Amino acid sequence: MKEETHDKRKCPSHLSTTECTKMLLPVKDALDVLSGKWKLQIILSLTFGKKRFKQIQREIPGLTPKMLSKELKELEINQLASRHVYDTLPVSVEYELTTYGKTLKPLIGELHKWGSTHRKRIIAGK
Amino acid sequence: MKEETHDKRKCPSHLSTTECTKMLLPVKDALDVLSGKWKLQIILSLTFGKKRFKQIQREIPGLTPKMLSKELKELEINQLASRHVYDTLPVSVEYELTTYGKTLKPLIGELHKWGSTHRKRIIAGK
DNA sequence: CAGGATCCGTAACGATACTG
DNA sequence: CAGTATCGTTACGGATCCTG
Repeated sequence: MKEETHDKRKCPSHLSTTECTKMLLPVKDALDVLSGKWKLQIILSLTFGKKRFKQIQREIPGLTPKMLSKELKELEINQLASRHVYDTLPVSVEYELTTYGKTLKPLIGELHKWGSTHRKRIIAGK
Repeated sequence: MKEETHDKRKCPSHLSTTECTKMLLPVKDALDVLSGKWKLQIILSLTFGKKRFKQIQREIPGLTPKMLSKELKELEINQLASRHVYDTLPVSVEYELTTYGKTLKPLIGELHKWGSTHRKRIIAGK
């Protein structure tokens, strides 16, 4: 099974360095937005549906409110997640992925898939 | 002071909190190995074929030899990349993805894809 | 409950210079 | 060329307490 038809992702040794650099730009952009220890885990958590602050924190071991708050703000700024405040007593806040945030699902899917096999590899005793 | 009777609070509609946490584990494992500002960019660079140290550095703007050296070592430790020294004068060293490292291609592919659309979104003026 | 404020140690990263 | 060494900065991230 030959995978490449006319894939633009051909950058063997004969292509210029600057061309290779250009290929890297989108990856860098993605990384800028998704970087950090928690963001992708939070996004994965939110792919299951709306969540309250505390619940997200419960689901992700080691995540402190300070970091969660900070990461959620960045996700909001990048329009990947949205915040909804409900006037209950005490106040409750829900977060959910935006439509744009949901476009990350395939990426998260791959990450989860690779992580699963990698995990087995580690446990098997690398 | 804990008032929770049991941790069986709803995650989405059918998953418990602990089950959600489990889903997150593989993602966390993947992140542990791929973390940092440069690793994924280096891997992408290597998906195009063997590269020498200096060439990788040239292709990734802002990457210093110190960081490149450090990241390559970690990739080696995790068996994602391999190092080959050639007894030339001066010495030349080539890096390439291992078979295992190549299993990251689908993930990088998604990252590149998402990053491309995200880049357009940014440039369009979010 | 949802978070902000503060303090503080560590780890990541950057710039520059230097060696075999 | 392929890295190291050194130094300095910034970001990460934990702990604790506090507020609306």
